[in-house]
Amino acid sequence: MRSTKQEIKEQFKAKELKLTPQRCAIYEMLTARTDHPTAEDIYRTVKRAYPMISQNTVYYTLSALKKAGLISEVNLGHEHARFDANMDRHHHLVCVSCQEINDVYDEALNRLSVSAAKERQYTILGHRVEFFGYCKRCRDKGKASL
Amino acid sequence: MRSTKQEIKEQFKAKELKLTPQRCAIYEMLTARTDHPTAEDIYRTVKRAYPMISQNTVYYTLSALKKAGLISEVNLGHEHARFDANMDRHHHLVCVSCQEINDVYDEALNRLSVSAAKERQYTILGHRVEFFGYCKRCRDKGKASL
DNA sequence: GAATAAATTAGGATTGGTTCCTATTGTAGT
DNA sequence: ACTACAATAGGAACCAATCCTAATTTATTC
Repeated sequence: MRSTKQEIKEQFKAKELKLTPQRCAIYEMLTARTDHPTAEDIYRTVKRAYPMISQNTVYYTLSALKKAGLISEVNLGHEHARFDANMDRHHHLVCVSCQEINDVYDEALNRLSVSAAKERQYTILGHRVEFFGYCKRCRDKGKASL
Repeated sequence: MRSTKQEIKEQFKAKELKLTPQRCAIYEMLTARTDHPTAEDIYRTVKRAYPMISQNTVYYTLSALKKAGLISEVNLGHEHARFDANMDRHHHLVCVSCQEINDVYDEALNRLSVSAAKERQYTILGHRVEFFGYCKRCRDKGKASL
């Protein structure tokens, strides 16, 4: 669900982030996608609208947005870090073949806990669940090649 | 639980891995630790016994051991990949401050499933659960500095 | 226990994502 | 408009991981 310019302006204001065209473009693009792009993907996409933008700006902006809690960095064993503007509580389902990421919403998964013993050793802040397997496309492709 | 030289020899034989002193040292060291070292950690440690060993050998060996299913690569948002010779089913608990990794054994966590809808789209192979929080040491340190 | 074929190793070169540095530009508040 | 300060562009630097090659070493066969 893509954020509007006005929504972005308000969110940035609330987080005391200066509003620049580059930032706006990066965040707007991230809110419009659900595929968890890499920094490089983001750079290439935003470059179409802002040809002079530098990779540095992309990295700096992603870092600022992350610190502000507007986006999250996702690390699921992919080669490069991926970014997600969906801050609703969710988990992930990753294709081990094409690396596609699918979001998983499930209240039961949000309520997991570790053993009492571990709870005493750690102050638990949260948890993540990552399912992995073959997406429909890759599964079918596999069958075809047998 | 450190593997003995004899055990390693048998395991390598079973997996059709050639047994070399460097490999043996790398795998033996990994089985003796539970802290999920990085490739660099492994390199520095094994270098003490084999000063001429190259980083390349470490990476090549880790890759071979991983392919053979004797170790696993763990990616929990740390800066670098980490390696684990503990192939028993388990999950992880990570300190967000010092990055320490703690193993979690819990049958209930092994039985999670995604929704029926997702099951139709994906062929699920497995899942991982990662808890994060502050370990006892970092929690106490935090209190001290307040 | 040598000979052979194939895999492993060491070392150096290379890659490529990410970070660092700095002058310039742009933003928000006064 | 003016000011203080943060963001940007561009390039240089960094460094874990990969690639390349020749020399060794391993496991197997005779």
